[in-house]
Amino acid sequence: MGITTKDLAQICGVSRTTVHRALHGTGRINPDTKEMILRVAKENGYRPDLLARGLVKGQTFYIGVVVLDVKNRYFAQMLSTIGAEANKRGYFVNITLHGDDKETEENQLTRLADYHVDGIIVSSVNEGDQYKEFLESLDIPIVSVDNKIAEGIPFVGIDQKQAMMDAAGKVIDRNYEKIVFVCPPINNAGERNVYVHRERLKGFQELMARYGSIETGYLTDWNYLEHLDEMIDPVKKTAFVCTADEFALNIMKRLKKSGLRAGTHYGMIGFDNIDILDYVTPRLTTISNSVEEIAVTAVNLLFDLIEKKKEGIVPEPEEIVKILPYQFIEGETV
Amino acid sequence: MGITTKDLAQICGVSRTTVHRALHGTGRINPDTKEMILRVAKENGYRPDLLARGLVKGQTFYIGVVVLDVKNRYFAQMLSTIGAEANKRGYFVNITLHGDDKETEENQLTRLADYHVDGIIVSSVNEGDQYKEFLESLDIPIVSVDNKIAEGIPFVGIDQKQAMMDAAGKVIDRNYEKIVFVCPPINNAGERNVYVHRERLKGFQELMARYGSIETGYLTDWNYLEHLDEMIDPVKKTAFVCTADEFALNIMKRLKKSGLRAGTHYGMIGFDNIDILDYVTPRLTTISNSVEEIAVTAVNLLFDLIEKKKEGIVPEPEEIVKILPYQFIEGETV
DNA sequence: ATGAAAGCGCTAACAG
DNA sequence: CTGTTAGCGCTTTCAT
Repeated sequence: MGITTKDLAQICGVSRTTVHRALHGTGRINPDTKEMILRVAKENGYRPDLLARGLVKGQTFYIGVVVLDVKNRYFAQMLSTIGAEANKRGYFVNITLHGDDKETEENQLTRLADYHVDGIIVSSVNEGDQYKEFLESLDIPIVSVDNKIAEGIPFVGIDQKQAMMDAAGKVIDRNYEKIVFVCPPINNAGERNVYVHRERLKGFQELMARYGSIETGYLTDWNYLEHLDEMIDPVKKTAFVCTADEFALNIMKRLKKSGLRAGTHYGMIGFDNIDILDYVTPRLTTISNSVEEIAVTAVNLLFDLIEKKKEGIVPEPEEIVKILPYQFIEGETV
Repeated sequence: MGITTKDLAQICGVSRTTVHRALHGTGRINPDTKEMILRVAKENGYRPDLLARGLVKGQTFYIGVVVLDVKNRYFAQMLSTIGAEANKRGYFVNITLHGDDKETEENQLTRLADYHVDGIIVSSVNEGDQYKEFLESLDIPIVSVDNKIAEGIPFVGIDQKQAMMDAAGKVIDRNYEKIVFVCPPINNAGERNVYVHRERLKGFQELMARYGSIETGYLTDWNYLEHLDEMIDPVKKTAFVCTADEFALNIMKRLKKSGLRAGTHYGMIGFDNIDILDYVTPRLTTISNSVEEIAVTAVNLLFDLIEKKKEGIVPEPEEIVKILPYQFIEGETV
């Protein structure tokens, strides 16, 4: 490959240590030799071997990020922010995808750790104490976002349950008489981490329990689009409450074919406030969990943990959990 | 950090070489000692240090990908495909973003190379012979996609010019009397690589030159939304031809406010077929450059180059350029 | 079937 | 101000 410090040393007739000092401007060194070495280095296009450096320093200035899939708008926004934030600190980001596969996620995390990234941010499909053990065995700062993995694992997210209670509350305020909760992912509980959906479901149930007069329905089949007709009450004013904007958009698209319009013929509320909503009419009413803020907070927490680890400090339990605010986004569909 | 082969050797009372053989199932080794070593390795949670391995093997089984921004739907799809394709071959992907900044891109590329990724796929904002020299100095297989950088740099993309000629041709077939070409990025020529837009512009101009009777207009200002009224002819049937779906969607959204609908009151054609189009009505007519195919081809080409480099073979000029087919996507807007 | 020794390229501790 | 030496953890001849 390229030229090494050893080569430079030979060319310049000095020791490798001197070359090192010149390259890093550290320690005492004769300005002339320094300049000479730097010149030679430049002429020969010297570039440090980062693997070698990482090996000896045990630090790579990389943070790893593992998420579901970059096609998901939400993660896309998150990654952008994480990247920018890390760059500010002179760090680079290694993004990898697990594609909703638990084992892949594990492999990606292991691999990142074995490449000595300095820390990892993960939106996990795994959960539970066994997975917690695995994460801890990696012996590297890890921050989880959105999907909580287990108590004790650093976490950044919003209060999903409360957010859903607020969302459904708005629907109730608008005098809907039947509310249909749409949440296919809940089917996959057990198979994968559905923390956010579980929490949202809890919030919905807890709220509805207080309103006996309102009829509730549940659409938790992945073929939910096939069952829309049965759900819409012919007389009762019906609204859908979805645990993801995507479901809401799909339903709106389907019902449009039957001439039904959200906000007019039925109510609709989503969750996440993904940014393609800007292109869709009517504007979907939804909840925003301000992904940028989550991303920034996650990065900050991660660097905090990296710092602490370097200094041998064990963080307090309350320091590793950050619950952020969310926002109700008023649209035209409820 | 964790336990090393040296530790394992000591625990098992053998040499590091034997440990290595056990771990890799290579060379002659007593089945019993092998089993014993593997057991001990497992018990102690041995994991190889990938930096060290990479350092000595000069190969990391990583490929690097550098793109504008993952928020861009197009790249998101590309990254997904690249990731899947690389994983199939036992490779992992290190995704980094340049955010439209030329220098950042250069830094990302340098850093990836210095970490000895085995190859890089880049959608570049840079171009020209000087940049070509830089890329070659990295001494690592690199494949560029969509935006051509310079002759001689491996490239995967479609025939942008021809595609635009086809697109505009369709509009002409539909008897529009005025055609407005929308392409703000062309403004940034010189500042950054606008290869695809430049080619599309060429295609448009070349085609329109054949039709003197049709009036043409150009909207190349980033404030293009402010100038829509001037562009739409009160009598002549007007159509917009955009070099990106995003521009088309923005225009449609704006004109909807004036009660004008694409496909009814004016024509509209986009470019790229980004997948959020599924959620927008009327369905935008556009050109698809089948990003998945581009991604797969790019990965294949990259691995081909990696292989060739390993064997010291210099690829033929015609082997490093792949021009793929595109598709006209019939919608409702033209 | 096993081991000794050298080396990947860089950094760091210790002399001088 | 400069050099010597050792070592990060792994792989790879070359011996035995």
